[in-house]
Amino acid sequence: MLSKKSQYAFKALTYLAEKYKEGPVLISEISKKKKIPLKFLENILLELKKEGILDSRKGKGGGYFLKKDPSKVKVATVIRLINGPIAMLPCVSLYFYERCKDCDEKHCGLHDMMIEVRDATLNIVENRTLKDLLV
Amino acid sequence: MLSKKSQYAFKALTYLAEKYKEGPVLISEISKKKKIPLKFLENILLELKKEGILDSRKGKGGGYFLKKDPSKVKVATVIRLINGPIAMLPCVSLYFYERCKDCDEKHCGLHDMMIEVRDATLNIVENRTLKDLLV
DNA sequence: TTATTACCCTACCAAATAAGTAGACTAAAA
DNA sequence: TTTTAGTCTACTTATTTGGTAGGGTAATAA
Repeated sequence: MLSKKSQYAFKALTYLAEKYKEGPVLISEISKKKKIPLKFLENILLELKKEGILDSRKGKGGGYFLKKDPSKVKVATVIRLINGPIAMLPCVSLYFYERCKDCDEKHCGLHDMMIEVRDATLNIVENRTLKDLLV
Repeated sequence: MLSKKSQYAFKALTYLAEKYKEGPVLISEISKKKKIPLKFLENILLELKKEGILDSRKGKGGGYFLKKDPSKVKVATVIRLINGPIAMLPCVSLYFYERCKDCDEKHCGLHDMMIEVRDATLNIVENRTLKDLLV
């Protein structure tokens, strides 16, 4: 399951995608329009900025805006940044890999199946961007 | 991500699948062989029994055993029982559906994409059984 | 140059969930 | 009737999630 934080992130990002190239958008505006707790949203946006997805301007006329074109921001990237691993097991994760203890990956049916699940999921989320989320 | 509990459940179930039709297996044996905390495993097995996947016998010579053939126990079923929803959002879950608040499912790109992800995942886990987990 | 605006940053808190434990109870055999 | 082994209720503890508080800092414009 995606955390609420992730859902908030996607709402905020699609909002900013709609307003791409229209200048900075206030946190408070996003908060109001998308019904996301203001201070929580601040944290999320700041994180997305540090990761290079958003940029911001301070002072009057300031706010947040997408750093890249919406079609360049992959859904998979956002999930990994805010939510964490996409795979269902650490031992099959590409970006958050951890070795199984007490279990031989070479002889584990669950492992093999979870690789398939991971790839099926990646096949979708790696090939979709913020642009695709706009209806 | 699958919880540790789910991973324990799968380890225990594949162990029992290997010993299918060989009579009851002690909780303590599974605990030892699969390195699962004994009391925690008790809870898990009991849950799986209540859900109709396992059966048990008390007293000497007792233990747990699969109620059905390993090829009849779907991976999807086990995940739902022990881990919960397979979908990434409540609003696209088949068995744990919850309506999105503040969001129109008819006009939500994330929603649509998550249905695809769900179906891609289900296509795998609904068509695999404990038997497939044995290497 | 100073007031205002708006993001930046650190730290904290409460609720929920995950992970694991304790101990008494009950049923089946030997 | 003793031993064995699962059943059941109820904890405890650790981690994660979802948020809040409040001062700091940078940019803008009067």
